[in-house]
Amino acid sequence: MENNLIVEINNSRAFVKKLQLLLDQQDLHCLDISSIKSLVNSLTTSIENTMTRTQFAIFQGEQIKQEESPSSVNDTPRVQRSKKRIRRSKEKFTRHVKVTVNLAKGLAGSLEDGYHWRKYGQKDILGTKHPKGYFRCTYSQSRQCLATKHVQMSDGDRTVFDITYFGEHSCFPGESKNKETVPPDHDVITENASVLSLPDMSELFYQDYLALENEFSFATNYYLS
DNA sequence: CTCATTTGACCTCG
DNA sequence: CGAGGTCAAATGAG
Repeated sequence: MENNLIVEINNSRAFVKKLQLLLDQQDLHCLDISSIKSLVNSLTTSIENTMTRTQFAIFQGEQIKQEESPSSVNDTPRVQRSKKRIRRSKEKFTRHVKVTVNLAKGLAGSLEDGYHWRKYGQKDILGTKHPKGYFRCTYSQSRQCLATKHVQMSDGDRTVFDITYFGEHSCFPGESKNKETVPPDHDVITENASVLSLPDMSELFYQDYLALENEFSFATNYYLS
């Protein structure tokens, strides 16, 4: 976590430096506006990420203070399990994302965020047409990565997903099993996000969406809740 | 054989 | 007590 934060701050610093160089070197009349815009975009994204990560660091600090009662050898398996399943309030750190899907092109490669998600549940939610999928980071055990996400297909538009992220990855996208791709952090993708048009999606089933969703999660119009 | 998904049961919270 | 979230055994895919 601290590493992520430092990386993000370093990114911001690097962008500012580049911007400074650009402004220093060039004559005011022939400024490369597109480069400047791109750098400003990157800088904005980087600052947002820093804020997100800082917010989560504070949240984690609060969590550590709240100690769980250690399980006793006298506890029945059921009680031990119950203690293990103390539900922590997740609402303090969530990120809500709406995703519009483009299935016309090869999705897996272009849209994946570099993290590996493992589905651990699915539930019908009252008042919604489609079930909600529950995912956690594949490395939740091996690297104590706390990131989870809930995926709900929009009732109105089946090409739109509501994705709610909980917690922050403590693993890195670079640790992806697929060494050939080094996809960007999904936080950064907002920079390039675009809502893509779709062909007729009516024949596609929800399971297909969920399968695809497992391959990627990218943000368009994300906001902190 | 290993790892991911499915799904019913279990658990917590409001 | 019901709804939503998670667990974990069974099952499937590669």
